[in-house]
Amino acid sequence: MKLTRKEEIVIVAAKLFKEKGYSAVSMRDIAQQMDIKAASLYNHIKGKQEILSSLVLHVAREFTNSTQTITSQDGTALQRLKKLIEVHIDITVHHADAIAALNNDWMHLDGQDLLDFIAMRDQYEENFRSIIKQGIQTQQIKAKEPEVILFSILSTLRTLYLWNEKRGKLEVNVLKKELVSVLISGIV
Amino acid sequence: MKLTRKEEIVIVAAKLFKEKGYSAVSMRDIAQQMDIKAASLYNHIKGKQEILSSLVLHVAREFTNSTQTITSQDGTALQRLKKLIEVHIDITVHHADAIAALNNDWMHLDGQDLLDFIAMRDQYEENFRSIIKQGIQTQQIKAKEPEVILFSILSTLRTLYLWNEKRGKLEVNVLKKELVSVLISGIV
DNA sequence: TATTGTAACTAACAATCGTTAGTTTTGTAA
DNA sequence: TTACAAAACTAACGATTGTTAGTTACAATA
Repeated sequence: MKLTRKEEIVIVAAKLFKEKGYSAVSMRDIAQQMDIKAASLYNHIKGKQEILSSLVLHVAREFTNSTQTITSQDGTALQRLKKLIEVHIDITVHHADAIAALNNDWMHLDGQDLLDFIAMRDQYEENFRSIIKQGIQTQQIKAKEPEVILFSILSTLRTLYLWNEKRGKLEVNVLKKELVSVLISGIV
Repeated sequence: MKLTRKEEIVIVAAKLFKEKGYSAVSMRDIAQQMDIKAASLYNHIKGKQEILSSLVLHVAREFTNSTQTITSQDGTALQRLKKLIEVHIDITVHHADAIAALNNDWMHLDGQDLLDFIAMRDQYEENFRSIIKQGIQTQQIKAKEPEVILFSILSTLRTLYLWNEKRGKLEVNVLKKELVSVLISGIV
């Protein structure tokens, strides 16, 4: 599948955003990386904001839809939690740069884009939370503070994009297996 | 203890950096938050870079020193790991805003400051890694991929500053106990 | 060959950036 | 009251920011 020029721009920008953050990357930086002039970018996009929102909202939608699907399916809490972790790894592997922007630059969205993002993120977290609470209720999960469990797992999954680069030869399926084990069963 | 004017500036800046990132915060933003004009800041600091490096290097030094101390002390791997987690929580509670800058804006350090930071971070991670490897060798810790364990624990600790705000009434000692349990023993 | 759409270009805009110079106000100690 | 240092001010600088207007190069299509 051939990429549109706009998609190329978004991909290039994502890589730069990941390295320096949205605010520190200028339109001229992005243009230079594509071997064109900054003004030429505007033949394909409305502005810098559109690059960010394309990037962030797209991957946010993927996360929210995935967790929504898993939450609505049958299964024990642990089965669902395992799926949640695996889906996170899949999305991370395929959209590492976009996830950097989602984590670090979402606050630079504006207007409706920002509201949409926050709504999706809240729903996504709520889905995650409900699965953990279900697990505690059915005693599949230890009766710890649910927020601590939620936070601990989410932190690891959200920062995965940083480590996935250095992962080197660690196969995706191995990573899934190891991470599921560490996050659920601990390390002792 | 009374704060110097410079310290006040750094504290105010840290809060702003946490919300929007270093690059998106202008000297005029910082000045406005202190009810003075931007030019007045320069009576107390050399420039924007100095604010960032004061902020980041100071807390980086705390982390590196703490892990260095723990690494050089006696104890089993698990005892040390527990201390590592507790120290992290203590530093986070006292320097939440600085940790945000350390996590997200360290790449905007320049020259020797950047080199110093990277050296400290590498040493800090190496200390962490050696404790985990020790644990695997003595079979206190499961023989999982060490990098996965390291990454999973570090992610959680590094992102703690984001959650600590919402922590609400969760007492520091309760947080320590729960987090040690979740990170080491898992959730099942 | 003529036409059209895509995608590049040059030039420039107003706004904002970090920073400097020089000056004035303010509080404290002699 | 005078002297001095700390900390504020105004005004402005050159550079960079996102963006717009108008124009040109080039390929595919009619």
